[in-house]
Amino acid sequence: MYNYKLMNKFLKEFKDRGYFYQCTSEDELSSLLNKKKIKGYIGFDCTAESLHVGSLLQIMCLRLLQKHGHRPIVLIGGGTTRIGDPSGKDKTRKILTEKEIDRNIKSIEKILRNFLDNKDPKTKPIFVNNYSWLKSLNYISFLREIGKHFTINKMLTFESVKTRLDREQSLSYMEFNYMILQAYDFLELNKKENCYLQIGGSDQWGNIINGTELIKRHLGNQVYGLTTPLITLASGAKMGKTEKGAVWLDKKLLSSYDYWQFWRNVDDRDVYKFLKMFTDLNIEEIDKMKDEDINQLKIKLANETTSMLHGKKAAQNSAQAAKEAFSGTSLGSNLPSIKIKTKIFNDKISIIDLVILSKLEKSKSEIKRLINGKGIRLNDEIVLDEKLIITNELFQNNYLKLSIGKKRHIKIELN
RNA sequence: GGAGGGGUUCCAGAGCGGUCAAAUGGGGCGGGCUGUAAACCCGUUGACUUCGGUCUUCGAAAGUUCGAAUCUUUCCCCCUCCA
Repeated sequence: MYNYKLMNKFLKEFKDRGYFYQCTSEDELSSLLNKKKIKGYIGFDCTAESLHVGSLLQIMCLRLLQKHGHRPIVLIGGGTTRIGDPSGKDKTRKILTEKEIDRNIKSIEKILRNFLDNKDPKTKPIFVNNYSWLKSLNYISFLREIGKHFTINKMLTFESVKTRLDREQSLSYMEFNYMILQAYDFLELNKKENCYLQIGGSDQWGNIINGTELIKRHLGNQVYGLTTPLITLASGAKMGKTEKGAVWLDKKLLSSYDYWQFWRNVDDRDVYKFLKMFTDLNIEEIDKMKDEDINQLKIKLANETTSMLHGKKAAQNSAQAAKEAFSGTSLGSNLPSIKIKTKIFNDKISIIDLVILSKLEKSKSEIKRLINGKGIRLNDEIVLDEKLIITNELFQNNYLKLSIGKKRHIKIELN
């Protein structure tokens, strides 16, 4: 076994932070990384309108490459999204329109630029879209040059294909080609950009191997693949999605306050793991935190992750808003707020309509249920009467704090 | 090609002419305990309502009936077994 101490620093940190799952050839990759700075890529699918926390681990890998002086390539799957990756899916995905794909690409690219450093020309990320080479492939020559390297026998053994066939769920010829196209992407990047590494989630292992093998056969180059584990929460759920929806990395889809809250509310058992995975704090520093108060650590986690994505100021504001919302009765100045015209109150608006107006809830029945369960408060006073009429007197200095449960608060401002 | 089983509310899964907005479990939401955690306990879980009700929902459409998730017909989709 390779000596852990001699291991390349990037790889070592990759492991220490818990990013490592599998590698095509660890020792060789380690010595390559020791010898020179390389380019490594990760592919991002553009099926969704934005990225969510589920992709955060991949993004962290790109950042780690940069940190160690390597250059990340972000491959946007503009072409492969038109096909649909069957890995981990038991059904064919719905086919997106060109317009949707273009919109998704733009938004995903923007998020990734937020996370990556653009200053250093040596490690500045390279953005490529595989549509640029996939769209003009010639079928016959593609089959002759690339197709000949793939055997059906082997393709049928891949997990993504096998599960579909085992369950007798149809796998279209189109989707069956996905793995070849992804392998081809790697080949293309190796040729064009001299890219020697592909990183991906553990479900991408099969696709990645296809790429490394294709490159070896077609060009004779030895390239490497590295995968990250599937992150599950202590509760057993997959990371990234909550009941309320995905934890988006886009301010428009999830406010920085809610993003902060997501991290503030992680399970105790996940805190250290997440500090290592999703913050830039030194590992030694994190190891020393073992005795710190768990809630302080969660706040630290939330601050770090939020400032990485939305900036330091947004993180501070969220932290402040949370502090005000959860402790004491003062009206948090950083709470999300809405402005309402004074006139509306002269028309005698009811508590139910006020909640609707605040967009905290949209069903009147639900609001009534909440009131019956003592779940709604105005300026921290429980609302007991579902027919309560809101008047100007309830406002303190033009503000009214409306809360649902312990975690949802909004500041209503008169104007 | 032949034989059978099934599609029910967020999910799993009962119901098989009226008492069904539909058992039960999971999840969600709210309350309690606490630490904005976990575990546990309680409540709640289609929409609207002048709180009398009204409207929409049991794969899709049409029909039988005073009345259908439940019966009939056609269609769509899944699954199992045999060849």
